[in-house]
Amino acid sequence: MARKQGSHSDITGPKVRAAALRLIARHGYAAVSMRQIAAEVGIQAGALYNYTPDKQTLLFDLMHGHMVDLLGAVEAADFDGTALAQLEAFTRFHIQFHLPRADQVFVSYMELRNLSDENFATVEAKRREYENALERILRVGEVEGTFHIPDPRITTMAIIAMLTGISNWYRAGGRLETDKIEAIYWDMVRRSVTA
Amino acid sequence: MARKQGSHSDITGPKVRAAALRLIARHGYAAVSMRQIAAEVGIQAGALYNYTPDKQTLLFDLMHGHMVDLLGAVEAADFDGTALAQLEAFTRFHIQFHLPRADQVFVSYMELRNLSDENFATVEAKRREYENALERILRVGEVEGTFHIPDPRITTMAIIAMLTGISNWYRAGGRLETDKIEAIYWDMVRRSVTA
DNA sequence: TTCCCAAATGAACAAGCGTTCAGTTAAATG
DNA sequence: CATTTAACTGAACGCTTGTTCATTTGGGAA
Repeated sequence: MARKQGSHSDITGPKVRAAALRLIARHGYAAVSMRQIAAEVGIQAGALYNYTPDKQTLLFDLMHGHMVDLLGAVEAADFDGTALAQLEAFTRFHIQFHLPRADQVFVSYMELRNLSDENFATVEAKRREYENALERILRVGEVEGTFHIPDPRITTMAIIAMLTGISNWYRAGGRLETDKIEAIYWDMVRRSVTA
Repeated sequence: MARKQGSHSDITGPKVRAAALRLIARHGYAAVSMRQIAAEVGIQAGALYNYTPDKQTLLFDLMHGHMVDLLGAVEAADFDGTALAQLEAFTRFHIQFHLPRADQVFVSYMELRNLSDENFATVEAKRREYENALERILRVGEVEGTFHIPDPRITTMAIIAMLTGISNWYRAGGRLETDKIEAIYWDMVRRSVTA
C-alpha cells in the first residue's frame, strides 16, 4: 500500500523530522531506534532512508537546523541602540525564541556528544557565533561605561546558562506568562552587569 | 584466572562505578554497554553483576550517590550570618563542590530521563531539597530587606542554572583559577539579587 | 486506459545488547 | 597441605539494532 493519498515526500519528510525530534527529546538519541521513529510516522523503518542517509545525519539535521534558525533570527532581530537596550533586546529575544522550542533546545544541548566529530565541529561553531553576539554587546557596554564586567567571556556564558535554564522548569500553560518571565530575567541580567 | 592479587570486591566495586561514571559522562547511558564498562575495568561483562543487580541500578547508584554527597556537604557547611553572607557561602560552596566533580554533575543532569520512574522521583526529590536550601536564603534576604526578588523560586532556578553552567566551559588547568571563578560568579549573583 | 516511477513494504543481514549460569581459578581459612 | 568459597570466565539466551534491497503499490501523466 505505497503512496497513500497525500503521502508524498513533502509530507512524510517533515513528519520524520518531527517524530525524531519528539522522541529524541524524550528518550535520547541512543535510546531511540529507527523503528520507533518509523512507527511514530506510520511507516516501516526502511522507508526512513528515503529521507535521511543514516541516523547520525538525521540527528545532525535537527541540531544544525536549529542553530541555523537561531542565527537567522538573531541576525534578523538586528539589535541597536545603547548597550543596555541591546542587552535587553537580546535577553527578550533569547527567551522568546527558546521557550516555544523546548524539544529543539533540549536536543541541541543534550545530544552534542552523539554527533560525529565533524558534525560536532559544525554545530559548535554555530553556537559559538551565537555566544559572540552577546559577548559583543557586553564589550560595547563595558567601553560605554554602562556595564562593569570583569570577564566578558565568562559573563556571556553565565547569562546564556541562566536564560537557557528556563527550559528546565518552564511548562507551557504554567504559572507564569512569557512576558512575566522576560521581565524577571531581564531584571536579573540587567542588575548582574550594571553596578 | 579469578581472584588475582588484590582483586577483591572492595577494589573492583569502586572501579566499576568509576568506569561507568567516566563512560556514561562521555557517551551517555544508553550508548554505553555493560561490555564496555567491563572492558574498562578489565573483567568480563558477567562479573559486573557481582556489583550491581542491573544496568539501571548502576546508573541510579551513581546519580543518587552524587545527590547524597551534595546534600551531606551542604548540611555540613551550615551557612549562617546575614542573608548576604549565607548567599556568598552558598555560591562558593556550589562552585567548590561541583568543579572537581565534572562527570558526576554531567551525568546527574543529563541522564535523568534514563532513570526508571521510581528512581527518578527519588533523585528529583533530593535535587529539590538542594534547591530549597538556596530558596530559603533568598527568602530570608527578602524579609531582611537586603534582596529584591520578584519571584524567589525563579531566582533560585536562575542562580543554580548560572552556577551549574560553569561545567559547560570549565576545564581543569584552564585560564582561570577556582577562586577567580568564585569571585566573578559571586559578583554576578550578588548584583542580580541586590538593588 | 496504460504506463511510469516515487514511495512504500517486509524480509533479511551481521552485529551488538542485557542478563544468566555452569564451570574455573586462586586467595584465604583451618 | 586440604578445603572452602569469593571472584571471575566464557558461552549462551532471546531480542533489538541500523541498514539494505528486491518487490509491491497506486497516484499522476500521456
